[in-house]
Amino acid sequence: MELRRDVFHAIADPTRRAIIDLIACQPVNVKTIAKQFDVSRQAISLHLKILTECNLLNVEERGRERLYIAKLENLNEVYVWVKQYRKIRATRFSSLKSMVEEVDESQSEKVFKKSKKDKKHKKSKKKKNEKSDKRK
Amino acid sequence: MELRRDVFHAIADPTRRAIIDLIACQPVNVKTIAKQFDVSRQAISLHLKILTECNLLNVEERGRERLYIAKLENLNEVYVWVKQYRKIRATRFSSLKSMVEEVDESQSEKVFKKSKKDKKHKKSKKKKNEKSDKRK
DNA sequence: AATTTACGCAAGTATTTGCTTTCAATTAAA
DNA sequence: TTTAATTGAAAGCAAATACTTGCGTAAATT
Repeated sequence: MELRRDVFHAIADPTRRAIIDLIACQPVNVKTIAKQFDVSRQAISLHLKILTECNLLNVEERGRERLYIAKLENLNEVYVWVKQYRKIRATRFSSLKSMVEEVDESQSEKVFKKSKKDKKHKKSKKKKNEKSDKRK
Repeated sequence: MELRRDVFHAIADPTRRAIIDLIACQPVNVKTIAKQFDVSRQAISLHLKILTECNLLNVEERGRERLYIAKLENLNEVYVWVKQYRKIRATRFSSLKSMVEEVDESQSEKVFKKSKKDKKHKKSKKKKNEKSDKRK
């Protein structure tokens, strides 16, 4: 396993999504955020750190406070990934005509390329000693 | 911690996303999927199980094989959540006119309600013994 | 019938996660 | 200046995660 710290990971946690929901409208400081949840301020701080590392939040130091500001552009990665499958589903149940219409907008040709540049499932790390399935 | 097994969690793992990428176009059996990755067949099986539990895949038993079939309707939950912030961002930088136009389509009024029905941050579980922040 | 294939299940392991408590640092307020 | 408030950082912990190996079962192949 390796430390995953991408946007998909960031929004996987319901608390972090709730934090995003909270900050989305206006900047909030740590204490105000923590008050909304049942966990300790430190736990929230850690979530904020993760969200910041994933570039979903910006911090603005204001005296002894820290204002967290939503910066949700990076959610685009998620949007794009999910959206392509909306297209696929849509085309599956619609006419060929609409399929052709949508094809250029959806990045459906990327579907299989993706695996290559993804950090995980690193095809070369240990040269797959016997595929672990072949009876030796 | 509690077992999280929702769509957001399901797609948080890059291997699982790659599996979805793979199955999206046509049904595939376990072995064929496992061949694409560097991890063992059993590891893939576990991912498939998780994806199935999250209702993103269907299984079709075919003799000794198991065909996994994409059933990505549940990605809608993710789509909707992410999309609302696209709207918010969009409106932040656009004119009031376009904001008014988009408002009815985006479920922006749900932004703060969400926290209520979310499984995590259970405001009532142990009645927050002193908020853990108040110096005792 | 014997073997191979496709697969799930279970046990075991290392790492990560999400959390807590304790502490120290800085800023503001009395 | 003393005290309170806002915060991060560090240490520690239980549970979850992602993975492995080993085994059993049922279906196809020989």
